[in-house]
Amino acid sequence: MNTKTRKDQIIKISAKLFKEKGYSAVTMRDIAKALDIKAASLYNHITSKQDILKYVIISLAEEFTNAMNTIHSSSESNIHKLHQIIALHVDIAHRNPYEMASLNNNWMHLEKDIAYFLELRESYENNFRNIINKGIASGELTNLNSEVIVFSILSTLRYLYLWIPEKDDVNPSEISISLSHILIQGIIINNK
Amino acid sequence: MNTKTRKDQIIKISAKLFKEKGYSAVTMRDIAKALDIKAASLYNHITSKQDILKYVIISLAEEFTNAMNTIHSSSESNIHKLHQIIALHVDIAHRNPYEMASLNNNWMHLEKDIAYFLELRESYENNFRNIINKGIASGELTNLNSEVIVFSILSTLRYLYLWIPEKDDVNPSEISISLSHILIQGIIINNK
DNA sequence: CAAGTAAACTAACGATTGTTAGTTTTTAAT
DNA sequence: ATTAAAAACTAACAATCGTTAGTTTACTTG
Repeated sequence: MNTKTRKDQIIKISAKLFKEKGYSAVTMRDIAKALDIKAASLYNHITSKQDILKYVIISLAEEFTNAMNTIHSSSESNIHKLHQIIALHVDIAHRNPYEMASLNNNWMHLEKDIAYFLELRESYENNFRNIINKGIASGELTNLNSEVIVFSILSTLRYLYLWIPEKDDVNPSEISISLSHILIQGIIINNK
Repeated sequence: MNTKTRKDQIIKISAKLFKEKGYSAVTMRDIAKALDIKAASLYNHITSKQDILKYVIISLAEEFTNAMNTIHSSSESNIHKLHQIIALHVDIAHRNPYEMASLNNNWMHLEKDIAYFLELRESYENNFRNIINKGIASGELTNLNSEVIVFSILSTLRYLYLWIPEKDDVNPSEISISLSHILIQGIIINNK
């Protein structure tokens, strides 16, 4: 079984270029040149530029939404679920730094598939919001503005890809532990 | 004194379009149509598309860097400086949500001015890193991975613009207080 | 009212865009 | 060795891009 088809290579190198310059600024000739072929040859493997973006984004979005569903429906504490969500983001960002860029910044160019993407994102956010609200209600979390909590944590998690790949010596689970401490317990010294 | 010149209008509407679709996907004809004029007429006020992006980004970047210099060189505690930085970001994001998008996502298209922009950003980040490190050294902050702290907080602050404008009834100083609590003291209930 | 300037317009340019058609080369199976 | 399929190629297309040139309209100042 060959897991590295030409199509996979095209999607991978495209994601990298999309991260550097954005979807619209990357031309089919740019993608072809990165693979040392001509632009027209790309069409033996993919049907359009849009098609490439769809492959880059949708599979990642589905992975997030599915994992979040599993975490959300478990019987663990809400704090434990938060730890799991943080570990999920660290893991995915570490494995897919280029694809994360398109997920965050290029989804508006999905056109035909944009509605499905937004469904996935909304489902994900609703589950996250629900965990925070239940954590507050149960007394696990402080009673602060929950919308602010949701987007504060989500911003950090979504943009992990911007600095995680820069340090490739780094251990994902180490980052995950530091990040959990910072996001949940805070950074201030607690004198007793 | 007229503070709303045609050039200002072009820059403002361009920033809004850049946020929605990204710099490369916005055409001069898009910008012109949003102002109900023809594309060629834009060139009576600006010299190029690049020129518009420069005006959108550089003035904001300078505002951040200057404010950070003032905060960094004050004699307040490092915790207090953190509060000031958070308030700074909330204020700027609330007043310039569209421009913030280009600052974060379109700076790579600056070309001629990119080196200057990166200088400003590096200066800003170094001052921020310095405040965190001194806070740890002085015992104000917990001795966690300081790089993780820096980018965790910066991610939240940089992407404030993504959700702040959606709730226009909101009070910036309220957000600032909630956010300070979340980013510095954490979200967990502290039993004694 | 006259004159000058600011700001709009029409028309078009050369370059680049995503994509298609048709052809040749490479690879793999019998 | 033959053959069929996969994957590359050349050439070109219609559309759109940022921008320029030259002209007309609208406003302001005397």
